[in-house]
Amino acid sequence: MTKPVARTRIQRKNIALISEAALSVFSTYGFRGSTVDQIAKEANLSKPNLLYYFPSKEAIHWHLLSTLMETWLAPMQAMKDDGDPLEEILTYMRRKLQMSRDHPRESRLFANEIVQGAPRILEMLETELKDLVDEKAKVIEGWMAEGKLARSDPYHLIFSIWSLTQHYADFDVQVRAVLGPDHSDPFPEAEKYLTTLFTRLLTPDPAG
Amino acid sequence: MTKPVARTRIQRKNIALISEAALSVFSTYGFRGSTVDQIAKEANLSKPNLLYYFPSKEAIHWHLLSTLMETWLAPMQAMKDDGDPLEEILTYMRRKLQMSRDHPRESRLFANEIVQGAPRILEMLETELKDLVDEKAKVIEGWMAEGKLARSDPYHLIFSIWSLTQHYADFDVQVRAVLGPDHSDPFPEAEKYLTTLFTRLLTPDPAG
DNA sequence: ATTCCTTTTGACCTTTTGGTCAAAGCGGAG
DNA sequence: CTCCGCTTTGACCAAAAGGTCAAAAGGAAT
Repeated sequence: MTKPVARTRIQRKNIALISEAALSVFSTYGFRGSTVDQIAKEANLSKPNLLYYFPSKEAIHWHLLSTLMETWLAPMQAMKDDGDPLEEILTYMRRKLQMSRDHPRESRLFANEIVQGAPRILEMLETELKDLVDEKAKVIEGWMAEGKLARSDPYHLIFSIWSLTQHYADFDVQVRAVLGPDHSDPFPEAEKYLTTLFTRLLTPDPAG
Repeated sequence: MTKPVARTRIQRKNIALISEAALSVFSTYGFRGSTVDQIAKEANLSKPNLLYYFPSKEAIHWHLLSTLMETWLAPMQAMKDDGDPLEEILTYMRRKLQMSRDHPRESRLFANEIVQGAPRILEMLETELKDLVDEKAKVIEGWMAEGKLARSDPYHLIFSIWSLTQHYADFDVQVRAVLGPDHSDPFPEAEKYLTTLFTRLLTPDPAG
């Protein structure tokens, strides 16, 4: 559980190395499926050396989850209640999709944790995440009440943005298997498709 | 890799018991995170007894994945190219959502496997799954060409149905954490939301 | 160059894990 | 009731895994 506070240059370097290696390993094998030896090897450190910086495997995992939660929530926090509602939501969606492309390991780290019941971050989901979603759902509800967006359930709207964008990181191997080996990068098409989807869903009926 | 062919009544009973237990355990902890002891305990069998029916942990996992793949693909196979296009797609979506509600462990079993790179079923994805999706994508493309559905990328349309429906099984704990403890069953709302979403996405523009 | 603190490591310990095996228990066909 | 093949299990094994420790190596300020 202890987050080491980096003091020296060497500490900063090695904690960064370990975090990087642990992100790769945990995101690929999940917590229980990953081993300290594996992480140490990936970081080019000996196991006791790694355990000099973090007291346990659990501590490394916790360090990653809590550090990366901020990054993960940033795009939603950036959603402002002024500005064009549809554009705000499309921008949020595009940022999340960008994160799936640029940070797939982070996405899979959380996916592994949540699929397995989120034993280590349930509390964070029930507080930090819930509070933020509650806040943004209210904003979206306001937009719908003003007729600036077509009506639909704001919570499920947010779930759908998560689900659709993270799918391209978490299920990347399936997406690529289905599209076939000759297919180009799926992300540009995905962005186009999702833009269409949310535009059609949210554009208010001019008649109503 | 061996699939035991059940001969006696006792074999049928115990293989069913083991499959049931293994589904629970593997879907919660992933392959590497699950132990044979855990599965045996869950099935109320001794470990050697369990290994009398399956030669290895890998074999149990493979048995589940290959058995359940059929179940998993059935709703997509049921999509017929006659009948109303929008209704066909909505029905497919609803069946998938139903499976997320009624068979969340199966969904998580596949989610675990795919998030972790699908090492054991990649080939199935590249053949069985890809062929089926190619076929259905053609059907959807036909509908769009005839003007019976608004245009959008048929492959990503299928991905979005998977992603949106499976989200309610795979990320169930997150959905419930965000909605809060007093919230009722999220599935009815989800069905309503997803019906709206796909209807707005796919209903052809009467002007065009 | 000496000192003192930080960093690194080889050797080791305990527990967990996947899997084996020989022997005991059981059940139904004759 | 008595086989004989099917089923079950306690005891065991080797490898892997998380973690410890004392001692060696390194580095920077004096």
